[in-house]
Amino acid sequence: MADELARLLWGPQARPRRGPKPALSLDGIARAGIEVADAEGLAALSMQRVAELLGKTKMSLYRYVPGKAELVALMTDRAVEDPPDLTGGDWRTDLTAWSAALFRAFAQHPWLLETTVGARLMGPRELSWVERALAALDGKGLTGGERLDAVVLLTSHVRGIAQQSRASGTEAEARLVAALAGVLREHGDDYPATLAAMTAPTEERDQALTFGVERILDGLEALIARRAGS
Amino acid sequence: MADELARLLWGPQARPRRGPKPALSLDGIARAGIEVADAEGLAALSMQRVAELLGKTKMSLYRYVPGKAELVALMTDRAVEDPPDLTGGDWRTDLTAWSAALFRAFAQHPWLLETTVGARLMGPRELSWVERALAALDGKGLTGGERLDAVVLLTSHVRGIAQQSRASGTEAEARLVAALAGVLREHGDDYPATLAAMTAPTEERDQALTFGVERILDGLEALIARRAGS
DNA sequence: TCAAAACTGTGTCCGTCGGACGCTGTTTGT
DNA sequence: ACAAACAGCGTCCGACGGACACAGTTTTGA
Repeated sequence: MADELARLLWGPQARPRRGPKPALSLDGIARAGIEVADAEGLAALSMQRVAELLGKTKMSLYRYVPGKAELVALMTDRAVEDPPDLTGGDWRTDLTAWSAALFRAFAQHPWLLETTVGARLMGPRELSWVERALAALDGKGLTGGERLDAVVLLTSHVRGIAQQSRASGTEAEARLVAALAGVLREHGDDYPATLAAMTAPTEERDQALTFGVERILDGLEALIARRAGS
Repeated sequence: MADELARLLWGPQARPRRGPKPALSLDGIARAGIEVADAEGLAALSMQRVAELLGKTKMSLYRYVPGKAELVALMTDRAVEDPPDLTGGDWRTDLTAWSAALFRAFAQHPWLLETTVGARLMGPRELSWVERALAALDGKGLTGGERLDAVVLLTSHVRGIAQQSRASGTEAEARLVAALAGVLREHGDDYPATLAAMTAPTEERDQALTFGVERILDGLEALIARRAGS
């Protein structure tokens, strides 16, 4: 099971030596899946849908991929672009750029928000993102666990903001805002702080990503300084 | 649609004046759903499953709830306990306690991680969590948008840690760790920082929640101090 | 008093989904 | 030449969310 997935994500794709030449390939299947998910969302992704995009029947896909979960894992690692280079040197600018790039990745393929959740076996590309972020924190006096925690913290924030800005601009969001406004109009007395925060001028928006990144980096910098000082 | 959900979550549950007395209730249905999701996970939650727990047929549920999505929304708001009181006074201790309580909520009902994702209409209880956190940030010189961003930031972190500690201890995690170890044994040279961070002594664990909360609060404190100083 | 209105519970049916299984045909090594 | 290994496909299954119509029940108003 997990072995199978590890082989698919990390192992070599050796062509079998006997039998008919495969008409499809893992790459092609993954690309087709990405195309469907990009265009119609992850909910619309089905074996049937992917297969007909490739001009094959649904069952033929199972010759390449054990199941849908593995296909999604494959799509996920293929869809992520390579992480930015981060040759800046300053860890703050590095991690800021890293966060922005990660946000862009989520914006380009919103369904990644659903597929990169929870404990899972990461593929080469996904792991390379973690690697870059961890590397930026090297030699700052943090323990291994702290470095991992810091990267998870940054990732969670970017995920959260990407999630929040996902429905942004859609008609579904408009209906939601209207419904929330109606609720607050009626029960606003029970939620004074919420009402106050929401009726404040919208001002920024899109600043949410920067705001969180700066707070996190400020917090990390304080810790690093404390470690260096003692 | 959204109106329907708003009425279910926020509106009064007036008994219709004519017709047979309903054998079920929104509360009972939600409780049954929570029971299923707690015991077998959200994936095992089906109308059929809930109905047979109540001794009714699946279609009878649709007399109370328009669809599965609304049932899940209802379950979500019913499953969350009330937020802690936070009469402490100090905003840092308040938000620390708030984060810990939120983490406990996710630990008690792990499926909340799946249902409280993305833009959605929150129910009374869920919104009261937001209210408490926003109230703790009142009068600190932050704008409304910044207060909202700060709460989202904290929430994202707690979510991330809860997600990560979800599979903790299961046999699935053991297989995953083994698979990752195998991958790093083979490709570790390409991921030196990851290898270094992971082979470091496990030391803490369970400290991840505290670590992130402290970093975030440190970052917020720095901003607040800056605002107060100028 | 009684029938219409409003409502609940249920059985049936449909389309979609992931996936198991077995058959047919093709390529390659011996 | 023949068997092993493999690709593609058709068929079937169970589970799911949900539409719809029908029967039974309670209340309201004429």
